[in-house]
Amino acid sequence: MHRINENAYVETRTKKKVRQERGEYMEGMEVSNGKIADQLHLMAQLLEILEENPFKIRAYIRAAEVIGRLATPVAALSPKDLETIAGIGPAIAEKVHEIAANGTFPELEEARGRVPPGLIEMLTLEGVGPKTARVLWKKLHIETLDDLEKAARGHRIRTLKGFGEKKERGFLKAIAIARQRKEERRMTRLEADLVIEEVKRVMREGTYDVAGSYRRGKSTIGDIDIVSVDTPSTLNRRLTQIADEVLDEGERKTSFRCRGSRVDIRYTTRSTLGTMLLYLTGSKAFNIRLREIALQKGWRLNEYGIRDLTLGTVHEFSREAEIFSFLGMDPIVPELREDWGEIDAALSHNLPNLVERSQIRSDLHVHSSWSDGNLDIPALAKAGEAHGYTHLLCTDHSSSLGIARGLDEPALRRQAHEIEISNRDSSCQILHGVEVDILADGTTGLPSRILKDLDVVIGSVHSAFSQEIDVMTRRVLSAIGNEHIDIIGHPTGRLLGQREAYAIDMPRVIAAAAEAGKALECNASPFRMDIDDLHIREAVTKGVPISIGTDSHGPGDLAWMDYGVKLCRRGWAEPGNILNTMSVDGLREWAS
DNA sequence: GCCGTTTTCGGCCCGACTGTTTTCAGTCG
Repeated sequence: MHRINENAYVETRTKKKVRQERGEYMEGMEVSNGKIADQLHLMAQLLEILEENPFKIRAYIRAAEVIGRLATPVAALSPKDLETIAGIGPAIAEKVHEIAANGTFPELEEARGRVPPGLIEMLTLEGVGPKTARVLWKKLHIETLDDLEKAARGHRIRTLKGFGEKKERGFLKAIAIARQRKEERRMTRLEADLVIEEVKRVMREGTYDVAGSYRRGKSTIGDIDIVSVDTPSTLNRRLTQIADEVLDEGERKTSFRCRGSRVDIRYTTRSTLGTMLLYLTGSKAFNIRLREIALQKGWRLNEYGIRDLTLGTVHEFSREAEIFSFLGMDPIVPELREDWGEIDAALSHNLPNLVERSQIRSDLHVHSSWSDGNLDIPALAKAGEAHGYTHLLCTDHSSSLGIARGLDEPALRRQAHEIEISNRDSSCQILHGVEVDILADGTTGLPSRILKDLDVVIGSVHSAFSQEIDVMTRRVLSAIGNEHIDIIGHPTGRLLGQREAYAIDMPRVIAAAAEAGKALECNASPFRMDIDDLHIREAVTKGVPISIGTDSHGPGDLAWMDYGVKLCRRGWAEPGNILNTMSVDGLREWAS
């Protein structure tokens, strides 16, 4: 497992900070998009239990999703501006405005008052939806997981119409699972790769495609979706060898747990592979939009083809590209399929020309054995050559970060000498950089007289993560204003599944970077994936260059470049937006 | 509750699997 070296910064957490992390509302604090999305989502759940109009519920869910992936904080927007966002109408705009001011809105509080709080937790149980939760509540007065457990053990569930022994056992099992896992954790891409490797062992080459969020290049993966053209009877038998547990099994679909994660296999034939792959790749919102477009033309799109509803004829598609063409749009690559504007762009033939892996000429954040990496400079150059790079940016830590064996001035001078020697006979040039700490007060961990002689400088936050949002933002802004810093490294500081991003105003950071002509890093380490797609898109829109770096500490880590490129493609980045597409000289000139 | 190059009213994606049923509701993706 890759080691993450972070400064063990001892901090006293104020109550305010803890509440902020929990996402609780506080007077005078700008409510985050995530918090607003959570409230809208909660409203949707309550309305489900209350048996409200399903389309109203969908409207709340859609609004929550849309707001969740906006970079700009919606709390600052007026209801009128909010209404310009697709999926948000006058009613929800008003509610968002209320959440921004009060942390909630009257309809939400009213709905909350009518539903026992424990019912929301019951909805998280596998196999328990709003209808089930409501019946249990109304008929048996079950309001919590404990109530449900007692009722199931006492065989009281089976007295209900439509419920039997299997449901009772199912509830008990779901409760056990829910109690065991602390929280539903998404996989890193590295973990997803391990699960996929395991599944591939029993699959035949050329008979499957990995779909889902993995194929879309997302920074974290919920479950693994695979399309297979093998026969269910033979493959299902082989899959049981690697399954921890089979969840359900059929002729068209099999779900199981492998290495603790859910894997869904869908079976299809080669002649309908295109529609199945399209369906299983998603996203859900993308599929819905595409099916609506088909419907407007009088066609029904599903995973088996497109049916003409008037003629009754069915068109089959072996390849995805044919479906897009049939619908009158340009082909949309998986990374863009989020209903994030790409469908309209495809219809009007305005899709971006996304950056491609083959255009990447360098890795712009690697560590060597001079600090906490495994490879020395010549080995690094060799590894760069193997990846087809013309150059690598070696950025070891500055000495202020004691834990990572940071470099001081004499060490940097010796390192420069070693790099010079290596560059004499290597096709992969090592650029001499540093990952300098942005200290708590916004100054750098190394003095200007050292930084000015380096090729490219990354400035990163490695300490005092719990600063207030305004302090942290100004801290990073002063680094952007530092003439010797070229790139802000892993700008939000998150460690996936371990540590939340620190409080930072990314739109302000992006605007400042645009103004100063500095780059933001897309850190491609699967443990970071920082900045994420929504901020890349915002940066691209504002003309801020993106620098992809694997933050590599060992030879295998350089392969993480793929993750970074996919993430940038999700952010609609074209080659001109990415520093890694530049030549050595071009990059030197940009940084000077 | 949202939305409109057929609509400002009347639509709103579509199918697989399970458990409970004798034809389907609920959940899930």
